[in-house]
Amino acid sequence: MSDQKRLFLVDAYALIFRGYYAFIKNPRINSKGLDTSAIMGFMNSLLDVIKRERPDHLAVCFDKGGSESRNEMYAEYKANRDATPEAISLAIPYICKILEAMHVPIMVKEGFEADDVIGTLAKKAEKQGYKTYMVTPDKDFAQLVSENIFMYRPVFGGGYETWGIPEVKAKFEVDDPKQVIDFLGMMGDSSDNIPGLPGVGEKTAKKFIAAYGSMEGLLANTHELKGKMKEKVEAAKELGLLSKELARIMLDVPVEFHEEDFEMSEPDIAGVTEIFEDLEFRRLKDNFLKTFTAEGMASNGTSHGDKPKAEDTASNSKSSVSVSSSANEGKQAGSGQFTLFGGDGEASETAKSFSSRNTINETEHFYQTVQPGMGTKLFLQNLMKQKSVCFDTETTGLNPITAELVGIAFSWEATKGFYVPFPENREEAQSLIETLRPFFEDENIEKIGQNLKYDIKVLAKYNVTVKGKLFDTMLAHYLINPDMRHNMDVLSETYLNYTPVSITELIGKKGKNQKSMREVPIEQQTEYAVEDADITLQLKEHFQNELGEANTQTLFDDIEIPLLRVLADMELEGINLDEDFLRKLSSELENDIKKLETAIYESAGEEFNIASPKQLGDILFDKMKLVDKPKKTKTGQYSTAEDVLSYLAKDHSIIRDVLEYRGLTKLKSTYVDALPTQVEPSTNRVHTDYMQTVAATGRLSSNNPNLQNIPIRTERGREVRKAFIPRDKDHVLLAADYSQIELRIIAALSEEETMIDAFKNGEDIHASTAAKVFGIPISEVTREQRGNAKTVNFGIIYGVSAFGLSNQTDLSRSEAKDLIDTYYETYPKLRKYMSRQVDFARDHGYVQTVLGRRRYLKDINSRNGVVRGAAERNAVNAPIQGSAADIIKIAMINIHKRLSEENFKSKMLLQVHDELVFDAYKPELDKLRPLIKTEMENAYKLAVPLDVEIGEGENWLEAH
DNA sequence: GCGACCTCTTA
DNA sequence: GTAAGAGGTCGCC
Repeated sequence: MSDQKRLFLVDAYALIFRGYYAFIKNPRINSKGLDTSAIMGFMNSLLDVIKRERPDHLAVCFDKGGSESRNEMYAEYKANRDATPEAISLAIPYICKILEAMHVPIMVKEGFEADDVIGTLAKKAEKQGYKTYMVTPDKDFAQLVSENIFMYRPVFGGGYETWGIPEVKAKFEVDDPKQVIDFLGMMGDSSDNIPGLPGVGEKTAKKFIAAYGSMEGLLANTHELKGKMKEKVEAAKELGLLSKELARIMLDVPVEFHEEDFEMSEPDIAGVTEIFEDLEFRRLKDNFLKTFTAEGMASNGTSHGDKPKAEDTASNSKSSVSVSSSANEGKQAGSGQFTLFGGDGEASETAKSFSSRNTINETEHFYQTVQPGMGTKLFLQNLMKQKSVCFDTETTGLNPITAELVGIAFSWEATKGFYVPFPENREEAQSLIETLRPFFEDENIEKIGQNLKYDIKVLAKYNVTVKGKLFDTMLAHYLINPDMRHNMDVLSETYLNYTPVSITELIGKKGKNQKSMREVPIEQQTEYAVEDADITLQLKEHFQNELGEANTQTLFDDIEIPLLRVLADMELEGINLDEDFLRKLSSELENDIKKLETAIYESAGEEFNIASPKQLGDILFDKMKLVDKPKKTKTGQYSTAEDVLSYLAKDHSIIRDVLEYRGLTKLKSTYVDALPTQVEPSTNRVHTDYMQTVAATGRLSSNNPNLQNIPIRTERGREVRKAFIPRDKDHVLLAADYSQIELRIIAALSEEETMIDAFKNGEDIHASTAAKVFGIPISEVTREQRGNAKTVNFGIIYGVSAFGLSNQTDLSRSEAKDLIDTYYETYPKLRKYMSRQVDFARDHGYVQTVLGRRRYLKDINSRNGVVRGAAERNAVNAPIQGSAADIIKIAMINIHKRLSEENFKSKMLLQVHDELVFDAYKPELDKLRPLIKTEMENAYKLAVPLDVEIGEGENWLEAH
């Protein structure tokens, strides 16, 4: 062990960005609406470094004002960086406050980048006999690595790696870390906007370094290069030298290294705690306290070695086989390393974790594999005594219709649980499930699970009905926090600070070599499956109380949970598809597409990929120059979007052909050819999967395949609907649509009598609107007037702007504005309602539907007008769209109940937001029609009557 | 092979 | 202007 002094220099912005983007899909928003992702990400990293390394000298380095010298060299330097996200700029003051309270030295030098400050300090410290660790993910720092200067680099997925000279040599294929400057200069860096040599990427740069050693070496020998590369490099010599200088980290920043300035001292525990509490960082606060408690500090005795630990991997589970899979009491991280936490025995740091979460390896647990025969009988006796049990099925795949049971995990007490493995033989499996049937069909035992719809469908295929009260943690969380994601891993990490065993550890990444759960050893199945059931059980405890707080208990009990069973039935039912019809349609489309292709190539004078917006844009606007100033997308390509092209269609036949080509290829690939591949062979039907927890407003979504976006608007697209047909000749397809449900809702909620009366009188609402807005009798309303009124009516629901309206109609911007103004004068209460929603959102941070389903709008008070505007439109739209979703959900539950209780043969098949589709048994039609109409129209009582239109036919198109 | 981007389909 | 899912291309690993 060496006594050499160690200095850690932290690259603040790089870690802040990294932390922010780590949470980008699931940003941390606290109750005040502050996005704390960047703060949390950075603090996690910093605490992690402190805990791992216990540095005695440390500083956090920030940029200020950018690099004056680099900007002088190259005006474009870092020019194409996106503006710093608001969450990051807001985070900086908090981070500085925390660092001050922690008594962590902060280094800033106006006019210099953190890179240069770190580089200069590292070199100066080296002279004073320090080993320096540059804490940063940024590979540019590799150029500074020496015998005493290292990179300490966080790796994705957790842990750190240390780059010394050998690592840098290997990574960059250089002889000396200094050559990294040449390497970066050659290949360039788009995020720093270092141009680099044209046409030179990583591969070529490595080749050049190997051959010439440096940028100068290369430029002096360009005569040895060949072809295009020679031309390009020779033409860019100056750019090359400039790029190299831009890539070079400066070592002459006017800063001094006085070691006493960098000493770690005792943090102001109370001060830091207060800030963390203010930010609502409960776990981070605990983590911080544990890191700086006397025990934590005292037990730090090691690791002043040459190199910090890097890439520690937690040892694999080593559970004992047979009955008891494991009671794993060892605290892996402590053994042989330094112990970080006090001896309370609860949490101990896992060496693998980047964010200090617990895993199965250091958590005491009792997961048992249930043995066949007697073991199962004893287990069942125990099981039947419980009031509430969490279960989780393990299967051979994700499709519940074809999936076979591999095992079922059960848990009714935290950290404990059982796993019943299933035999591969179907008959034996069926006989085992018969043994368990009394449990699943017991009305008095509550069943808990994560995404129970899946388990219910799997068991249904074994002819087992899951009865009794249900608690689905995924649905619970959807109501509690609709904007987050709801998969179990996320929930576990967020609420239990626990990272579950990843399924890919067991069966591999999806694709080529993915195994089936069946091939995983039983001991591992047990650990994985029971852990899931255990976690789900613990999550339930957590969410149970929160449901009450959010006033969403009723939505949960009366809507989402009952709906889960309805959806399971609809999905299992599937819908019949006329594959022959689609095959014919496909070949017709194929012919027409070929013809258009030929015509387009002819007009363009060359063949190209019409489906590539990039190629198409170049042909239309660069080659053919159809427009003087083509519109561009945000990535700088020419936009070839529909609205842009249709504007040009009247003047150019090629545009008309392209638009038609697009329409037809889309139709063919997305629907006509794709749908037949989604027919399930075992049922000969198409089974969509409804997602109950993805839409922020409370709507369902549909996928694999998506049956909620089957074409209807265009004549050719509509044909696809003819492929959806009844079960057999004794059935017809029946479609029931809510008419104008969203407009009725806004009329009712705003109490706008004029509009309410129009609905009550059964008027054509768009014509009625036109009559009132234009001040004419309803009989004199023209098609165009009605069309414009219709557009405004819809626009209101989405939060209109004059700009949007004029884009959608033939109206100019000012005409559109006039129309909107008159509209609001006609319906004054509508406008009041809208501002009431926005005000409510500002005060409460959320809006809600008629049933109290909330949507949180964190940007409603943003200082950024664009962002705030979007939140305001959400505030208006979410209650309307969401209330419509609530209402049809009620109707679905009630219809499903009656169909089953009254023994109908007819089945509900699909939901398309305001429409339900049924396989209607012909002899039942006379009873079915009024049943559906009544249940839908009376699902929820509004001040406006709901109206449902019903149609029937030999296919989905005819049913409309 | 994966993800970002663009385009297009629905309510 | 709201809410979704999906397919193709293209660049990146």
